[in-house]
Amino acid sequence: MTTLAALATPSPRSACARSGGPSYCDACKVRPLAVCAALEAGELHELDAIVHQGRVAAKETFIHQGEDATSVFSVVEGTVRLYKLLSDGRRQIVGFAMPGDFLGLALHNRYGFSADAVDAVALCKFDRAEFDRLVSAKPHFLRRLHEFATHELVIAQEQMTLIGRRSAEERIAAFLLMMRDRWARISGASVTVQLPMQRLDIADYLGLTIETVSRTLTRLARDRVILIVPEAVRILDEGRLAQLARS
Amino acid sequence: MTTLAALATPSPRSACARSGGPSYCDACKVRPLAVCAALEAGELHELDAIVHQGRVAAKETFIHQGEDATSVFSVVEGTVRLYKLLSDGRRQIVGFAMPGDFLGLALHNRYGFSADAVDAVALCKFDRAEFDRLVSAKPHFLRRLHEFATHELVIAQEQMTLIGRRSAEERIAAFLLMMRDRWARISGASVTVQLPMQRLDIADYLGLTIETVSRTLTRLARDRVILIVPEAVRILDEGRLAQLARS
DNA sequence: TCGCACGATTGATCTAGCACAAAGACCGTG
DNA sequence: CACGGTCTTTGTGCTAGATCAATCGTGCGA
Repeated sequence: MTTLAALATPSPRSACARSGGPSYCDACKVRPLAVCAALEAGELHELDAIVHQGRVAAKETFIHQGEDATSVFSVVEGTVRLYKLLSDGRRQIVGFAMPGDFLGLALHNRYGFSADAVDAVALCKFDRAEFDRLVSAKPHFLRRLHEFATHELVIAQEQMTLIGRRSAEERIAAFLLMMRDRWARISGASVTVQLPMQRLDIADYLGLTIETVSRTLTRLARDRVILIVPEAVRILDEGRLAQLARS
Repeated sequence: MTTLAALATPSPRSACARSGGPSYCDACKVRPLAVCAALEAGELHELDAIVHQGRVAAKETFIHQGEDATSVFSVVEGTVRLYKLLSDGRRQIVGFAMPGDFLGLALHNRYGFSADAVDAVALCKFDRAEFDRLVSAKPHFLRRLHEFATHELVIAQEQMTLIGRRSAEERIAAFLLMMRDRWARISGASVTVQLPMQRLDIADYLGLTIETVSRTLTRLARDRVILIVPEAVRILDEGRLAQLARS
């Protein structure tokens, strides 16, 4: 198992014994299709030639805002938080990256945010220059990335609306439904919403304080809209939740 | 001069008498390079084959959230506000588009926001299908659009941080400096920040109320940080403003 | 089994920004 | 140049959510 240190200095490809196909080594516990949910087999095969893999322990930071953007990542397992820090410590989480998501796609010289692992994370790491070369040579691949980027933009605009114009209760409701839908894409529909991140992360994502998040969840539980369980929330009254979240 | 009606039903290209080069007709008062500041002459020439032009009067809406995304636009003159409306009338402006900016790039079937003209606006309008065909055929062009989209994403993430974690005064200071920088790209540096949008637009962009925007500007003016003039603000103490806005 | 550390919850109070209301300021029009 | 509409400013409470401060689990290592 590779560590963050191994990520920073990518291990040679031979470290992962592979059969030559678009499969990843068992040692890394990486499922090939998870590199990017939107990619097709042929595209994966191309990526396969330039990928480095690794794992990041919970709470470790592997992208530092302002540093040279030398890598592009995709999440294979686990949850990553992307955030901006103000000089006085205030933090805004601008997104959670989950299996299939890309990080660091912006064509800038420096990372615009920091990123660290919420829980244990498995990553694919690509050298930026190699990645760019591949992308330039394969228009269909660039098109996928462009789709991914514009989709991220749509989500970012919804998030602005959520933070700028909605009450705490509405933000929490929308957050729970969003997390439910994201997990549904990965592991199938469920009334149980996995919440690997802690309350402080939810607060910093929604522009609230940890106390407000806690109180709001407690109130929703008291009203029998949700049931709070460790690391998760069970949705009891989806209609009511959707009504609170609706635009 | 074409109107919104003419935009909705694009006038035949012959309506604009052109010499065949990458120049636009005088009647439309459109400067070719303004189609997109990031594009080069060759790329403009390609766009030239599929462009339709028109003008939108102040306050007219030309993109309706949720409708079929049949067109891509670029702003040539004036300022456009992009916004999302909640069912109860709350509004979040997710961005202002100014000369050189593209609108409706997201590869979705429906527009994710509404857009209307803040002041008199000149637009280039492209049929989405034709635009997509051109983009697919010209990888360098797709790359430009991807750059534009990722840049928009970076801006959206900064905006999230602004709205989610900063005080009213910090938001206003950052907004003024941002507007100053955007105009600088178009018409050169100046201590006078043009503000074509009204207070309510600024409020809905920053997640504040009109009263808070007005009071905050008044306070900055009382403290001799800015000078309020019609349709604009003059920056008197840039250092102080930057200090308030800094991350 | 204890104790300690970390996260979550709950309580009490405070305040930045909101909501409502009433003047101003400005501008085009008859 | 008076009138009406629109936008902005200013004044006065009010409240959602922040802040400060205890608890209250829960897991884990000695």
